[in-house]
Amino acid sequence: MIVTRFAPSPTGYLHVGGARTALFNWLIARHSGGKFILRIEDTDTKRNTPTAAQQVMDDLRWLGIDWDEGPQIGGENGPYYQSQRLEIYKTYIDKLISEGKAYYCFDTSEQLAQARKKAEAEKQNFVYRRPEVLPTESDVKKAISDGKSVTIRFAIPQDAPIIVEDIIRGTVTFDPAQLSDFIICKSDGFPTYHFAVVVDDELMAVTHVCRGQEHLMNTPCHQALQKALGFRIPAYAHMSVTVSDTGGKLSKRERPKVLKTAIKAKNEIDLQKLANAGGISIDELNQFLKGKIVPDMPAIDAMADFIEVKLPEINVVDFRKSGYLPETMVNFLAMLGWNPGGEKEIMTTTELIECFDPNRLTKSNSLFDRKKLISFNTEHIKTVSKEKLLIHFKDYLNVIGSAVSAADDELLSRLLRINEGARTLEQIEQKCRFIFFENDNVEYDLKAVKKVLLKADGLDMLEIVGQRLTAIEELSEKNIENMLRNLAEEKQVGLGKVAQPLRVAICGNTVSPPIFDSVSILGKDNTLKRVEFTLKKFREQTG
RNA sequence: GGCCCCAUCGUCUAGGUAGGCCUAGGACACCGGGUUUUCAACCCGGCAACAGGGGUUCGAAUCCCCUUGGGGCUACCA
Repeated sequence: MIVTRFAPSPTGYLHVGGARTALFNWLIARHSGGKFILRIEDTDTKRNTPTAAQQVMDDLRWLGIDWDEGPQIGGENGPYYQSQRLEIYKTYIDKLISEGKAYYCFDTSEQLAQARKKAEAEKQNFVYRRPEVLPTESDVKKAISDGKSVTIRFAIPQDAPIIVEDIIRGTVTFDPAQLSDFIICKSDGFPTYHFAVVVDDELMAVTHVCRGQEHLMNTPCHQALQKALGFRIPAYAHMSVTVSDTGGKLSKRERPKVLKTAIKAKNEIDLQKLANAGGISIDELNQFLKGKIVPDMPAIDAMADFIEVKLPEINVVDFRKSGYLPETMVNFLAMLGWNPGGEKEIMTTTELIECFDPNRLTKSNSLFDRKKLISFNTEHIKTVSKEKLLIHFKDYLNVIGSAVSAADDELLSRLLRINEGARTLEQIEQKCRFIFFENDNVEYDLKAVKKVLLKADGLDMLEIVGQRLTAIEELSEKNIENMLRNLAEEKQVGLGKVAQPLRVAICGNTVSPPIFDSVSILGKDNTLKRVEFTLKKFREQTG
């Protein structure tokens, strides 16, 4: 049976790159009817955040990536938090020590830094090699009592080249002389990633490891360890990296970077208010602007909202908040560095599972193209079932805290129907907000008002439209349409000339769902009140 | 610096493992036109690539070498 896993370290939100890794592993497992495991690699006590694991799992669930073993559901190979597996690692480390395959070290970080500097000066790669005489038990006891920090390193066998058979890259050969005796146990007693990953993949019977290309250089180290421990060597696939269309690696640092530039570009900005909005001190804000510190994501998001800047989406949750469908994300991420071979690229998750084949993974890096993502989203909004779309829309409204969430399912479904062709859920929400405005508190877009109402005879036309509307008994779409079309014909103008003033009057904007639906949804009372209010407000202004 | 990976339209890619079917296909973006009550959506058309240089071969996008360019790693992070 094929067993894959996704092993995030809980340091923050799930990043799209991480989601892609999870997805490929999940697809490999689901395609073959195998097993997909979720494991939390929390061996770095300094960088872990308490809520991150939960957030990562929420994001995976949103994407529809479920796991057969792992946190929240358990399994026969638990626990699934590495911090709860310390005794297991210790057993294997002791074994390596007793067999002379690993050894204690007492180097200080200063000593190591110096050695690296020396290597650099000699234009050499820094390689840590075991000393001639290995420390004894009593050396260790003495070091501990002296308060020295003690680490354990694995002695990389130097006898033969290490050959990695990679599904994507083919055969890659490494010279062990280039490989350091890496640390397997840190001075705080926690294993390093390199050690924990090898032990857990063996114990959890993982057969296929699909991970980022950045791990390719680690693989010979892992294989040497597997050999020393008598473990199997799983199949490896080192995927290409996803790079950003804003330049450089697609990284979580992008959002703060964009925000910083945006703040600096706005000269008239109240820094104190901005800091308040982000829930940070003015001091922290200044430090941030100087590039000294980076506030946490909620603060970054809040400040971006405050100055009305749209930050590039990086984390899965960012895309969720921008109105993308999980189906879109799964489809798009799958097509980054993989394709089914034909000309089809819009695919459902089920279709993806059916034809997924890791042998078709691409070797070269790919750029994350947001324009293409939007077009995928447009396609998926068009093709998902009405029921699913409604669920996604409700989730979206909920996640962003929209006033539109006050609508019932029937209205929501209607809003989705009349917004056919929308590119994102965000777009739909923005076009429908007007329904929930107070009649005397419509948010007018000044450009729209100027162009449609104040120019030509916009207000006069609106007045006539208002009168005709009053005269209609029942504001059905059909009645509204007939009235507007007749009026346009009567006045010898296009429909736009009569419809646009009405549109701006009821939603403050030139962009809304089709006007007949918009009016009928608003209802006669609200519509007439808004028309009246608009006439009054802008008649006064123009004198 | 060292080690490793990669290289087809602006972007994602098909084709490369069995060299001729490739005057290199699709999608997104872009440009032009159409449709239209706004924004979208939709329809039609167009632009656009085998990084460079050497080989091998009757024949190379496809195989080999070099150059150049990009990326990764080089932590008591994962």
